[in-house]
Amino acid sequence: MSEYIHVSVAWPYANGDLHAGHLAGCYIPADIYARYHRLRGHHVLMVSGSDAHGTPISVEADKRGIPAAELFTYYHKRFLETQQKLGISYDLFTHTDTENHHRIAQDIFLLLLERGYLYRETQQQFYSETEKRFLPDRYVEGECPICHFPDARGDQCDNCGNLLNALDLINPRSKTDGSTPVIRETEHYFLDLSKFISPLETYLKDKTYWRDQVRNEPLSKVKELRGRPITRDIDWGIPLPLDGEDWKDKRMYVWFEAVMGYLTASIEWAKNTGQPDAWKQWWYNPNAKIYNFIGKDNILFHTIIWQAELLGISGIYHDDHTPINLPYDVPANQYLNLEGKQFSKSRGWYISVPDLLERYDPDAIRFYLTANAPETSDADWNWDGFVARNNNELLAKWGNLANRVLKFAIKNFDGRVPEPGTLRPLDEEIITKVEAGLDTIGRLYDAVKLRDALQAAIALATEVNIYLEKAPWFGNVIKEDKQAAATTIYTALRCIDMLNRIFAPVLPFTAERIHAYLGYTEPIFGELLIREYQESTRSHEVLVYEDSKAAGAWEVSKLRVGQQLHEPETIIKKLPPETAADERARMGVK
RNA sequence: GCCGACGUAGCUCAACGGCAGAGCAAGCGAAUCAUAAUCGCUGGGUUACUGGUUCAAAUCCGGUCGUCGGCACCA
Repeated sequence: MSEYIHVSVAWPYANGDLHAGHLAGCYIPADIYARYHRLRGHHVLMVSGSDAHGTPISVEADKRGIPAAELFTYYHKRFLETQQKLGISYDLFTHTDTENHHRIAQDIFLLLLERGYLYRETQQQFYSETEKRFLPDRYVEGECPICHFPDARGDQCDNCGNLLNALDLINPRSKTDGSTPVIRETEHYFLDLSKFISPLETYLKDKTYWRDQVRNEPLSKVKELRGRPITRDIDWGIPLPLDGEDWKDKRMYVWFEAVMGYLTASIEWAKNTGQPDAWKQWWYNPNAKIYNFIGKDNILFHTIIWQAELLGISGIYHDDHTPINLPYDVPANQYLNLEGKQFSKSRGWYISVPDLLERYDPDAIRFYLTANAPETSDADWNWDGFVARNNNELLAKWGNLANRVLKFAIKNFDGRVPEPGTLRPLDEEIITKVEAGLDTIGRLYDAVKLRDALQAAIALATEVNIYLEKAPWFGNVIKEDKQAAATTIYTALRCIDMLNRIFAPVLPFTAERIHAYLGYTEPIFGELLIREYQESTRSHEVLVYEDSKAAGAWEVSKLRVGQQLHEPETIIKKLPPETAADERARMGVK
């Protein structure tokens, strides 16, 4: 039965390049999950996009002296190119500064208002009289009220590490021009989360299959929920759909609108592909499953706040009383460290993905980050590990297996899949084992145990290597009993064909090549394209997955006797031993 | 500061009340189809430290040390 699987991936802030931590946290796992389900023949809708708004973007833009929109456009484009190269197979990777996202976010705001989930409250905020604007906390500096460090930021003191209330700073000053801000009252809208406590508790208690860390955190917070402001006095963001001078200069708070992207991007995808109601197959179909792939810093937003918003807007753009779907699972990953220390952009301790892609194949990166994924606890990227995994596992166990059998077959059987004799017990045994792997490893993928799935796939490749130790083929056999060798090679090729499908979600580029070497003419997967879509006043570039030619399936090998094979190019590149030392030197480590 | 998670073989990780496991690395051996890639065997752990509960603790409880996250204008 064909299932509807929605793969929603955290929206990256477009204020800097993606780094290896982002990939390990959500982009690679989400892609593996989507590709696996596509092979299974399920209806997959995978969406994400650049987060255009938010203080981090304004801060970075101010630092560079450019408008926020310009900074955002630059990094959005880089996200498209980087993820295309990595093969993150989004049906749509868009952004939050589209007319579509703005309009739906405003509709959602109005619907929540109409249903009584929003209220207004006055807050005290720093205001700069010289700049004539309210200052976000991190734009205010002053003396720390706790340790008396003179240059504490309004949100946190860099000296003592305490989180601060900006209004407590001693001698506050604006970071931009040094002027002294004044305290002013300002009115904002709040989302009344307390109204959702009971349904959220019911929802969370039901999710016994979630990862422990993901479920426990919201369960411990859900009872204390209260209102949270959803508007700010800033100029970069989505305007409020309200009349009146009071609201003209305010924008939606980024946390409130960014998560809506999962829904708005689904709707945009439907529109772009000429089937405007198709998104409802994932959002209003009770049997559809929505998976949110995120990093652990995002857990509360994707287990409580987004759910509250969805509960509040149930029925939007839909006529009957079917409730809108809440996420089925939120397989959040923990963090990836770098050589034992936390990634830190400001200290230069990070690996940017565009940089990584200049020197390494996407599948080498995908393999390492999956074999070593932070699924249950924080994991570590270290260069020795990267080289070792690539050379000793990916290349030695899998790449070499495909290579040795293909080369032997081409040399000795006229470049074609040989006709086997009657299969012997050991041939039957290995084929049965690999076929069973489709099922058992499939279940691991399905349960989002991707690290375990990959480990099991490697173990299965080793089984085929063991088979090749026992079965007759090389040496005297090929000279004296070609029929026996043909049976072995035929069997091994079938196993490789299936293993290739099993590895394909993790290693899409390698899989595509091996698939072609095995003589298949149609690709396993579709391809990623950058497209431009025009709305009424502006256009935007997106990444889309075009799969009309994709023919790969999660199935028993259909290799035909006589099928034309092709001489393999280097399947996996061996990384030279100095790689790790070179990379550490590059990072400034002795 | 408050709340939470984690600390297991050289490395990366599993076991989550019942004899502490895997992969890689290391040592030895076999094989030669293959990118010197494969296969077999072997060695390797007072489960951070410390009290306690239990017939039995890596696992449950308390404390100490260390790492990390959340604490609502930094998702």
